[in-house]
Amino acid sequence: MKKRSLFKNLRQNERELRKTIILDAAVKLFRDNVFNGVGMRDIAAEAGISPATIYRYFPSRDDILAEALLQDINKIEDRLDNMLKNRQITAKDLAIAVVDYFLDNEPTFHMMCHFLTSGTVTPEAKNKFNLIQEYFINMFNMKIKMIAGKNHDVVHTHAFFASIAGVVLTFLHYPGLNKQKKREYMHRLALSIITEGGRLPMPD
Amino acid sequence: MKKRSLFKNLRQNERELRKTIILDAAVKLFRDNVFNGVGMRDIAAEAGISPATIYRYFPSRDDILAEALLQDINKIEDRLDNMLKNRQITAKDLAIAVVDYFLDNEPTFHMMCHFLTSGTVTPEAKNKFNLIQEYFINMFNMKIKMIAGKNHDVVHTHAFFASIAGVVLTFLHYPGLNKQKKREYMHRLALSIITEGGRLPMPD
DNA sequence: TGTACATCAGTGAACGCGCGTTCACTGATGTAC
DNA sequence: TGTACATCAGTGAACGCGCGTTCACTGATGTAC
Repeated sequence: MKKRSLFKNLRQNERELRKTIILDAAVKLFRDNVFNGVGMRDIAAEAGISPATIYRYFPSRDDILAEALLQDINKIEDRLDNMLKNRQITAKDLAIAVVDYFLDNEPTFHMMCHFLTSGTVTPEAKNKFNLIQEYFINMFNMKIKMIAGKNHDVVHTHAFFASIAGVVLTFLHYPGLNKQKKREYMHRLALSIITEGGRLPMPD
Repeated sequence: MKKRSLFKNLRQNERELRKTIILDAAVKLFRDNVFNGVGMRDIAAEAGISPATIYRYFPSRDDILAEALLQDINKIEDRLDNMLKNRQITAKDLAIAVVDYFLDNEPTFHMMCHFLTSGTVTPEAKNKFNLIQEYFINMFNMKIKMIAGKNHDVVHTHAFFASIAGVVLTFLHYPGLNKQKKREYMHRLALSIITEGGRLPMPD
């Protein structure tokens, strides 16, 4: 009885490991290519297996995307943790860090947009993404609370994140600016938003 | 000589009219369906012609998308003009109007995202979109200047628009809220951003 | 007034390709008795 | 120690379908002489 379950566990562990190998291959490809251009055959080749094998571990391509996104979010979390641990940081630093993360990991940003605008995502993958989004917002909110205090309202975390995402969305491919200029301009916009809002007259 | 050019003009006008018919059909379909689901065959059927005919008037599907987007922008412009003509409006009104426009015309928003995140758009269509984007920003900036004064910096128009786009992007499919709640929440976020920025402590 | 030619709208059918996914199958390993 | 069976990883090839786009062609209308 005991022995059997032990074997089962080992087998289960191996299974998880294999799943990880596939996911790592996918993550690597997503890091270096436009994510729309990465297909199941590419992932299979990178992992050294047949395309059909992937489906023994993942129900769909979208599911892999969601898992890859989750890994990215963990990376963001690490980055934020380091920032918070090592020094006193401000909301400005946070905003710039998020902008930079998206610029350094464009495919992550595109994947996020893919799920956010969805429409052609399987319901299962969509659910998975929703959980991931929730997890991310919670995580991000915690970090912000460490700066802004316990009373910080999650609404402002939403506003904070959404406006930064909008800046990246709008100016990622803005014509006439090179990469560096774009980055600087996005920083400027992000800072402008969080420090001054729209800076329009507010008679109301 | 004169006569010939007259004939040519007439023919040219007819050509423009036919082009309009196709575009109108496309716009109609984009209004009622997810834009990814609208194919050339659908547009052709709606316009009462063959798919091949479309290519006598438009070089590619993306080109039609871009033109459709331009029509939408004209509609936004009309809406804004009406608001500005009829009464004293504030930046808040403007923000809410933009959010509402996107929510009432989801496909427009998706098309915009399609071009903004692009990657698989033909260079010609991408150029066209860039011009359209520029046109839109200029137009929007003019309207904002009517509220905020001549000295208003275009940077703040960028920030204003980008943050609203981000709010819509992030919460368009947010789970657990019905359409009306989502709309209200986006209003709240948009207002929060333009009036308070991120409302985080700013020690710097 | 007629004839040869140019121009252009329009079309049905097919091309081409990408690509997610499934099928029918092999082979290795563990299990029951 | 052997045999029949179950379980599961893995696979090459094909399925299926969507869909943008092109081809080879017809037919109507205008033009030149």
